[in-house]
Amino acid sequence: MKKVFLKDIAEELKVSKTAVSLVLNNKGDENKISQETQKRILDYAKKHNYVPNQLARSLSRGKSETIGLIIPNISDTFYSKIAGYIELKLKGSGYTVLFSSSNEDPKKEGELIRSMLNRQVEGLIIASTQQNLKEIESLKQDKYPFVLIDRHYPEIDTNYVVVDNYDGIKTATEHLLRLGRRKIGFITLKPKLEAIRQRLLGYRAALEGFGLEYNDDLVKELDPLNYENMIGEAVGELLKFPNSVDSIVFSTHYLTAIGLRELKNKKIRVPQEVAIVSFDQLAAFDLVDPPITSVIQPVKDIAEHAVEILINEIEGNKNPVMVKETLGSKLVIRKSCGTF
Amino acid sequence: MKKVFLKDIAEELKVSKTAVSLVLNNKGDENKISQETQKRILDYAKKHNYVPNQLARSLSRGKSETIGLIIPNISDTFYSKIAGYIELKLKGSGYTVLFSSSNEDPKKEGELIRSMLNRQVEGLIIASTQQNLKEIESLKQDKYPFVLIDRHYPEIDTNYVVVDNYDGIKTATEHLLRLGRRKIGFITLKPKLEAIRQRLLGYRAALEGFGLEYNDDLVKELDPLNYENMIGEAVGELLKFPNSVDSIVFSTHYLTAIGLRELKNKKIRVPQEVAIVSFDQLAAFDLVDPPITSVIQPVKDIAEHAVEILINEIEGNKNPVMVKETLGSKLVIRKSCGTF
DNA sequence: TTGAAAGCGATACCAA
DNA sequence: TTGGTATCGCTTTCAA
Repeated sequence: MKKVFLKDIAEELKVSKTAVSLVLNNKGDENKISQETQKRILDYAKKHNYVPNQLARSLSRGKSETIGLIIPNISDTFYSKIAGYIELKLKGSGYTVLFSSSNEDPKKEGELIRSMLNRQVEGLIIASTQQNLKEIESLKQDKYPFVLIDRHYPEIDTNYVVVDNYDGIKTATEHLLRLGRRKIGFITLKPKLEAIRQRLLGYRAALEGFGLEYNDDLVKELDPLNYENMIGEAVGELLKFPNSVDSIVFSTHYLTAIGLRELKNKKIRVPQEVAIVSFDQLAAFDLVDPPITSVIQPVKDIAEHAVEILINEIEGNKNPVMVKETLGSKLVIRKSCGTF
Repeated sequence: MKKVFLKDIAEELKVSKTAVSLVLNNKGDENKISQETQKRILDYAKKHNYVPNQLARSLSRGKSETIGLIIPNISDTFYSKIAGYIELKLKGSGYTVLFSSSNEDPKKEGELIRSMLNRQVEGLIIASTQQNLKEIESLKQDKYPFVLIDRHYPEIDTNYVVVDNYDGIKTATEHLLRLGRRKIGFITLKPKLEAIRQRLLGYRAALEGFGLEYNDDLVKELDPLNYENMIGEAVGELLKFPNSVDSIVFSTHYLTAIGLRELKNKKIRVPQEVAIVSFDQLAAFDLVDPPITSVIQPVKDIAEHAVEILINEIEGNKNPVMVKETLGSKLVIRKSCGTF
């Protein structure tokens, strides 16, 4: 079947391109095009399986009906779930998602932003590396619609939907404290990210709330790009810490997974010898031995709110107030911290 | 900073748009444009941060430098990992990925295919619902570049990269048989998918290879959209089966997860009373109690091969032979089947 | 070597 | 109501 264009159907039906375009865009009635002509056009289009060229359409209208999603890594379940919910939420709205992973590389992220702009995406949802202040600021200055998720720039006034990292880790740590643990290690990432910094602060606040002193030796900050090779040493050091720690807070789900693997290798009994608690979780954390007490993120809410805010900004008011949301997380208590 | 267009820079520099376009596309030399003009153009472009409008560019050239990825569900780790590897492989190639999930809905899948074509994607990677024979056939007839992954249509001659489902499950089942299990249940999905059908055949072949009779009562086929509510009953029935099964083969990672949850709820000891083995796995399956013996998929290979085949077809020969790959999987033995 | 002009396919303004 | 035509921003052919 040969491809048919707007022009073809206009010529064939001996009407103008305008008429065809109008009718096909459901603007036939409001432009008072005769019912008969409309029918002829619609029928012909359907019969010949006409589909408009989106590129031409977008170029002409200055709208691409596409929104861009930039995340650190699509294969991280946290982000893939967010992507899934974003898609779901967008379903039926006519928008398509263009996505890309930055792999935590600020330079790449910058390129992605520009590349997406070139492609005329109408808005952006970004889980930023938090190291592109300039780019984000210029988006803002251009009044370009975007919303930051998961991570934001506290120094810029933008839309964002994040979770309360501080509070999440604080709650997790307090849980351990309440169960009587006192030598609590913290395995986290090098805090290039504000989000990660917040987690450290939460950990610290919990300790201090219980009158404990913050101790640098208990905190292990791994390189985000090389944590797998560093975890062994980190865990080892915590276990050697004057008489070993009695518990560990892990700052991300993947740190928890490899950390637990490490503990098992070293034949440490969890939670008897060392209790653990995880910020965020993996699908099978409830099945793990022992089931892992975790701070759960409101992934669905993050995705849905972000979409709502973005769409509203794209379609709505030019100069709305920025929407800033810090969602709470939930501590799901399983068995990795022992019981009272 | 105001947006600058090709025209602007041509006017500003008093050269033609052609010259600008040529130079910016690195065709300055081959069109013998004076070095000086080239330099002026390049400098000006850089200084004013010129970026071409991809839409216009694509429309004009008839190329979008975009490839489409259609998968059942981006939040399924299996597919999100594939998406991640596809992205990685495409990095630097200049192509961007447009992705969408079909949610196993053939109708939606059809719409997605058409929508992507409208957007002039240059090629498609599809993990199909396997219920769109027509659409796929017409892609083929139009000589449109595409490659099927994970699931293919045996009746059509297309490019594809899949794993050997039959063999994967057969190996898993044989593992149980070799460990002395004889009453082996199989929890799978309703076989609308060829891939799923293959798994059932693999299960059956293993049994028969050991001289066992295939028994319908041992096979539970759940509805892909409602498996969560059906798993309880399925497991229950297998446990009631004349004196209970001694093991269960799960056809997907998520069935394994919820199945195991069910077994734990019912206080069944795994593997002592019931051994289990999983086709495909979740990130923490090695940490689970007990660590789950699983058939591992070559996700990375699937993604990379698919990209190679596709790019080759897009850029290379018009009428190449179809590339058909059936990759092997690997049985990783952990503890959920017990030992000899 | 450079530039004018004709597309790419659709939208939308303005007359008729 | 309908149709001609300019336009979106860039590429590319063909003359000069």
